[in-house]
Amino acid sequence: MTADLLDDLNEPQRRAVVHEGTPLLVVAGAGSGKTRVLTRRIAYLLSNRNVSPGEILAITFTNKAAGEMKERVADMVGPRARVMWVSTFHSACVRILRAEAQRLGLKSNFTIYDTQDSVRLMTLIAKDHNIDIKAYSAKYLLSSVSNLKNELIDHETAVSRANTPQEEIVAEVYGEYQRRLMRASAVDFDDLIGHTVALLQAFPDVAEYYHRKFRHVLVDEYQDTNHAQYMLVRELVGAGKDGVSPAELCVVGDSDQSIYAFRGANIRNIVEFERDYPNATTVVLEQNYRSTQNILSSANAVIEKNANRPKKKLWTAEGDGPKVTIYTAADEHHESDYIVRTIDDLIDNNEYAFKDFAIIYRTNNQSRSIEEVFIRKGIPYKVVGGTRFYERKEIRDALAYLRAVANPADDVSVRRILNVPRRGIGDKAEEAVEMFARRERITFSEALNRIPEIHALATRSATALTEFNTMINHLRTMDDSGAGPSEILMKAMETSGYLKELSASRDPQDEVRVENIAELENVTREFEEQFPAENEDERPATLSDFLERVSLVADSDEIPTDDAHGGVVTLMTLHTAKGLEFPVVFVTGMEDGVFPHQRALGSASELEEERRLAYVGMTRAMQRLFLTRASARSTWGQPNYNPESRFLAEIPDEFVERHGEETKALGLSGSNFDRPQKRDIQVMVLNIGDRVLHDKFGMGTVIATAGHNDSAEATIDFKSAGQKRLLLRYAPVEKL
DNA sequence: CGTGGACACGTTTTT
DNA sequence: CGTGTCCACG
Repeated sequence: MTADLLDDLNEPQRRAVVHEGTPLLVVAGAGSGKTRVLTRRIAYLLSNRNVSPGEILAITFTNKAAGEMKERVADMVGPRARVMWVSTFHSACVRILRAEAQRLGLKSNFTIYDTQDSVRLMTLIAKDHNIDIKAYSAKYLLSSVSNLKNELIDHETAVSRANTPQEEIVAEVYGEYQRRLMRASAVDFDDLIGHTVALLQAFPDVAEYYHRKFRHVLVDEYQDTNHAQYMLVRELVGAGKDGVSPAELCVVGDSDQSIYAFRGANIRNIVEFERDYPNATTVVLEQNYRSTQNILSSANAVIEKNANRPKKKLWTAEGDGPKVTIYTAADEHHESDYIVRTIDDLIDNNEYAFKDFAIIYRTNNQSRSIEEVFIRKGIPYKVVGGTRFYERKEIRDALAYLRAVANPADDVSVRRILNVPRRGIGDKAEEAVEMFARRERITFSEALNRIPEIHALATRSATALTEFNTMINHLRTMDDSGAGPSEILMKAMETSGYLKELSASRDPQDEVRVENIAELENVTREFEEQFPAENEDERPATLSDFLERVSLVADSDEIPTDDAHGGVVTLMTLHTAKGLEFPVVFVTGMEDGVFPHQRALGSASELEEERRLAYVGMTRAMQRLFLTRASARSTWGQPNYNPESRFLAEIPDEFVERHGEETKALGLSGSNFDRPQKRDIQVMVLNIGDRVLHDKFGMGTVIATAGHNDSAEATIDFKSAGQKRLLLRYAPVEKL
């Protein structure tokens, strides 16, 4: 057994698998066999170190990663892998919180709000508190609150620490937001982590229980943890103060692939691991089994430009391979044409099938021009990401019905569907119910049960509300008497008239919506079928069970798998591509302002994150890597002339081959544009780095330029007023 | 109460 | 350019 598990590992991998006794950090470069080490280590614990599956907690960020890990371990050690906790941060926390909810004043059937629910709630709060929504959008307020939660700062602390008017407003809505969540017996994604940390800190007996239970804690993608997740790991591992020795901790990650700082991920957690856990051991995996040396050397060259990163250099035993291709196209259409031509050529030579190709870009809107050409040329493709199944309006409406049924305290869901489809309940009626509920200190749903007492209601509104309430109550009765999610879903869609309204519509979009509802019904049925098998208690799947599953599963757009007809080309963002690999990869839009993104240009730390993103993108490629750019790219109808991405210049010539039509940085001469050159009035020419004086904003520095003549724009960083994008034709700026 | 047109805005997003 | 939101009107 031991031989089997260790046989095909290289030396550092083997060390990571067998390491014993002290905290372990595995620094795993791209393609270095990270998942293999993690799964082998778990298998090794089970078969060679006499650890029982129930003592293992393995944490990932995605359900997919968790599922794969569990499956791979089960392949090695058999079905007893089932009792292991291999789950996402969020599912692990839900499991703990459900068991201990009452200690935090929550009902154990609490609802989990997703981002959209939270935005809705925050919008309501902003309105109630007369907050200027123009200056403080619900999104801004929410992300501020989320940042605080990621740092484990509660609303009381936020209030006491608030120094600026902004911080005061955020602290105020934060408190109200938490009160409303609590009243609705709901938590948001951040709370799942934060509440669990609070639980473990406030209740030593609960902490001790988990310390005794989990003797091994493994964390994947450690570079993506935020402070709250970092603390959660610390609390779960324990410090031995309760007489239980700390669990053996193993974290795996790569600081060069940290690309979620904007969501609160803190690269510090992995960089400072040895400081956090003083007796820690570090194993570095640098041998890459995925890419050719030319691809790795190029990626290394780019990432090395980041300051203060732990040194690490990927290498491969597989040989140089072809050089990386850098292609410059005249515009984004030519860029797409080039991609299609190249794909065709490679397929004609029988080297590759469609499924071997991935097109990766910085922002979702870049897929459009590529899709257009793909459709025209008949290239089969799939866009991964974008609007996901569970984010579609109709799916969210349907789920709101189910949530309103399962958790009557869930005001946000009840109010979402109150007038969907239209049933004559307007803002005024809703407000009257809301006022009544607040006066009586009851939930919105409870208020609906007392409509006759609400005198502010017009008769017509009262009738509509009563009818709505009767329908919802009927659905709740079904739920109480054990009807399954699929049955309740279909009943809700029928009695509410939701399906009817969609079916009656001539809008082709609504036809798709009907199909999506049908697909959701499929999901409920599949869930009902698999549920008893997965759980030891024989209880059939309830609506709440279903909703919990759904709330923690974001995606349904899967990465296309192998397919009889050569599959399809995959299109996705750089972020989505992390963790994947393809024989041939195109990274498109290699232009300053596109990638690195415009908004990162002014900040050193954001530029470093962009560079890590470039590293992630390039290291997805196994055999061929193409970096493409367009001299001109139309954004919102206006052509932009972005300079070549700075990342391209960072790759030494020896690893690359350049092709395409080079266009002069300024002016259109020498390019093969069809469009006649316009003769425009000369406006001021600004270059990056120029200092300017603006009538209103004062002194500033040019950090980016775009367009020419009439349409010339400059992004200028003004010290006090922040960054502004100005049309130079009008802007009252003066070059210094 | 419902709707059309003006208007503002526009990264990345594992849960 | 495309989408989502807000207000004035029917």
